[in-house]
Amino acid sequence: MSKIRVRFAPSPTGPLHIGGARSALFNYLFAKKEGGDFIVRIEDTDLERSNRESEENIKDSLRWLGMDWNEGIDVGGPFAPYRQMERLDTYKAAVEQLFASGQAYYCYCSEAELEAEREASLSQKAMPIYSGKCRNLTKEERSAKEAAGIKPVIRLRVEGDEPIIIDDLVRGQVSFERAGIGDFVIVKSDGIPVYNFAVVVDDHTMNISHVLRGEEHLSNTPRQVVLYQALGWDMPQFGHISLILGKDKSKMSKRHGSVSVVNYKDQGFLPEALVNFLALLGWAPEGEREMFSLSELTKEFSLSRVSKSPAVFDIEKLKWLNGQYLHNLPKETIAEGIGPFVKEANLSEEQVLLLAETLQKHLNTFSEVTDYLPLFLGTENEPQNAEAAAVLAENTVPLVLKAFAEKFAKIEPEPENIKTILKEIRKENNLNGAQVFMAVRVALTGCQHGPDIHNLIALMGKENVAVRLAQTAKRVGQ
RNA sequence: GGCGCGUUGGAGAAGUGGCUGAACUCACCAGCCUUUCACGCUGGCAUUCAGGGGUUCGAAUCCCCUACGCGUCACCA
Repeated sequence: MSKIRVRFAPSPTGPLHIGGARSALFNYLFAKKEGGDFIVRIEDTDLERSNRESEENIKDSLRWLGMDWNEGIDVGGPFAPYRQMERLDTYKAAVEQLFASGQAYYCYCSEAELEAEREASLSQKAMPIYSGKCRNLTKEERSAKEAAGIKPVIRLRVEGDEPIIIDDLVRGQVSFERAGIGDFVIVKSDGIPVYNFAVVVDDHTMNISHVLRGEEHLSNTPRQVVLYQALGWDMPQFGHISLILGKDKSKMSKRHGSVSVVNYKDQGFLPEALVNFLALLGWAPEGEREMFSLSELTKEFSLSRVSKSPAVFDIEKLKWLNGQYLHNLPKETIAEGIGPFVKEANLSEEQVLLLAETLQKHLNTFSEVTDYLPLFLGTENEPQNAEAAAVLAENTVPLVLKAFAEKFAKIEPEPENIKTILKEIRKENNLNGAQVFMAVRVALTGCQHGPDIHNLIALMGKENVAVRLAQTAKRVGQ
């Protein structure tokens, strides 16, 4: 059996989408698992929408996620070039072959004509299929059209009525009626091949063995099968991965929020977590474990455990997963990660480090750090709710706060020192932990829940603590 | 509308004829740990697999019908 060769073939019409990243990942994992090659090819035949920035973004995103490719753009390879617009000659050869065997023909129909035909069949509740009007034009008719300056498209002659059966790796046997396809366009009037044609030629000439892609391509597949048959080529194996859905169960798109990989990067997600999460979208590991590094996934992955039903993108789960990875990072790395989000606050390096340590177990993403900033920046400390207000109403509170203010004035505001004075207050007044800690916590932050209070106080600094204490004193009417 | 695919708890999702009297995870609730908070740990959480029929000794798992959801029908990929 020949070598496994798979490819990820995005069109550079925007930043790498979550769905694209998942397709790329499954291809990557399959290739690595089977000892095959992973190829990245760019499908840029849509001149209107393709652009280089998108291509750069796609490459960056793939690399950020940790997927490298054996062949393709940037790295080159034996089947270069890997950009469709640079492979026009290859398509031309295939078109010639199709003309030679009488399976392709020029079509001069105008868009308006086609549109009218389409509407007519639609109104009769039939499938819009090209009529085949230009199938048998004579030489004279053709030269007349050419003389009139009409640029033709090239269509494939699709005849017969045997059903088209696809043995899909994930969906099993799927069959389509040949009559439902019609003579479709393979080369546009500007001479550029259409997607369905270019993929077939590329996949064949690049020896692609397995085509793993999103389910939205399933209904394209019969056209490609017909093309393989017309060209007399062996087909790769197809596998259509179910779609990724948003919360409302429709295909994930912009209106579901962030859809491109860079968005997640910018929000402070870790590539390890995103890869792990993406792998779980439509694929399930064998055991109960669900945290896997990319290289572990490479060993665990198997096409037989890819599911047919669509996967819903659950952002909460992603956050949780990201948190799992985040919690295990050294505090220096966390400090680096939260850096961009605390820039405004002008914290010193030590403060950022202390903040990182303090929030480590609280953060699910780096960007969440901003939620915690008001706890020690600014002076907002009004009790958050009735329960918090009730804490301040305890009769031991004035005593605790007074003692705290006095002792705090005499120390350097460092976590260890703060720990010491709080312990002293507890002992000297014979109070329990909650009485001291809750009083101080609510008095200073207005919240009953939150990160380690010693660190928080240290981050506030002397002046801020004094202000907050005074505000609370005023509020409770002392 | 045609064609195609899917439908398991509040959410994600295992499970393709008996070991599932439906894993695991998120969320939620209870308890433990913790001098506070959090992390962590333990337990609880679908008499049931969209609905209806059928096949079978036995069905979430196979077949049929209905409903619903989604995808796709371009000189876009």
